[in-house]
Amino acid sequence: MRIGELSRLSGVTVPTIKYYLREGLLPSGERTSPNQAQYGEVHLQRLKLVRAMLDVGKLSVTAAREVLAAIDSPGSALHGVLGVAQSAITPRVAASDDDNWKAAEDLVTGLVAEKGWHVKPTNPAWQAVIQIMATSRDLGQDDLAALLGDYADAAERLAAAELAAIGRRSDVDSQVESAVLGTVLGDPLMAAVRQLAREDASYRSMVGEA
Amino acid sequence: MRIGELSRLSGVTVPTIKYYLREGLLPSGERTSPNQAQYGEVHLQRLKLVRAMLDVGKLSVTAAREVLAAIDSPGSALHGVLGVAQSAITPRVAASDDDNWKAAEDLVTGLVAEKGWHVKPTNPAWQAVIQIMATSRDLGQDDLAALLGDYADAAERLAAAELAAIGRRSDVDSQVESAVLGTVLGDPLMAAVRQLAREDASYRSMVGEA
DNA sequence: CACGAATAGATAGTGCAGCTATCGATATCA
DNA sequence: TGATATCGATAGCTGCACTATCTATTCGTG
Repeated sequence: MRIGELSRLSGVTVPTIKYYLREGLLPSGERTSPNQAQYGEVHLQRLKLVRAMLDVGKLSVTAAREVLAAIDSPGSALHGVLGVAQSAITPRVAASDDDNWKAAEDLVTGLVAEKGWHVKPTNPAWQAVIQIMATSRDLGQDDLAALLGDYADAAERLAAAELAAIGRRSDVDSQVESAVLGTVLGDPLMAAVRQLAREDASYRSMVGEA
Repeated sequence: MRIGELSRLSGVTVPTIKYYLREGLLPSGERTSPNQAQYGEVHLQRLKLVRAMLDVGKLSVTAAREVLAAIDSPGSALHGVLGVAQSAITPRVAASDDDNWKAAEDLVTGLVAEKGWHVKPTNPAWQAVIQIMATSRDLGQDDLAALLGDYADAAERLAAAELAAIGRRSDVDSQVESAVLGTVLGDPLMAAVRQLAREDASYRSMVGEA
């Protein structure tokens, strides 16, 4: 198919598709002449994936490019791709050195030790958790600290369930794509489901109090 | 204190503080003359809260303003404020009407019914979940659908724990602030903790396979 | 009480991200 | 054969979150 049909089928405008081509989010089609190219099912799928990452996953174009590169890298072993995908979607946060930060650091280190998690110190999520705990403490709200264990339990269970689901897929390529999608779509899904659960919990407590 | 000290104590530049004043994220100080105002502890706390919402919670200025308005509204009952805060942080997503969307809609409706959740159909999180399920289906990945129940369980447990923590606070104002912070900081926290858990799970499965 | 630094409020400008518009040289198709 | 589509390049647009500058005050220290 030509770019126009790709646009129709995907709902993405032609200029935007061109933009994605320039940005390396989409491989160029097969050349049939200097200014004609053919696109196939692969391109349509990839385009949908790109839109999912940008729209639903809220990734930046740069982060999406990194994730795609990881997916496409030749010897894409599951563990490695996951690491790259996770790095790409975690915003980097600079460490601080005030007391609050140090206390938060200890808190998180303690959690990981307690859970027996095997996590490399280079994982940017580490700093992200610390930042959030330090912020909550700075705001005089140590409630989050008390809940950290609950968050960890929930995360642990989910990770296990996800990995089990991925393991049920046969070929490695499919596993990789599934894992990446779980990583990219998982966060917004959790956020949205949490809101439903919270509304219910809040409702229950209100009724219970009455 | 004057605006300069507020800036020093908070680490936010004076022009940015002025911007927040203009945008209604920060109440103006007490006038002492036409071009002088005094700020207090309240302003410092509010400023920290604003930075937390923007930096850590990734809220837009508009969303932050809505959340603050809800906090400040006179008869701010917990349930109501939570609803507003949640609405403010959930990106609106337009419904579609293709088959994928309808299937996803049924899936989510089924989940909520099964869990017995009491959720208003106006909750934007509803559409958000549907969009994600429809997207995942469109990409040929129904793994997420299989995991939806696990997400819901995790969300339910967390919501209960959070509400219990909030209930332990004495005054209503403190409860409201705690709840809002849990809502705003909870999502990024969950996302980051999930990444730690995933790295551990991924590592375990790799070692187990060896 | 003089004078340099700070402040309020207003208006305009900056930088970045993610597109969008236009153009000229081809290519396709009714 | 002429209307429409495509390619690649370059420039422009929009929204957001600031940031800079300016004027008329006011503070605060010598």
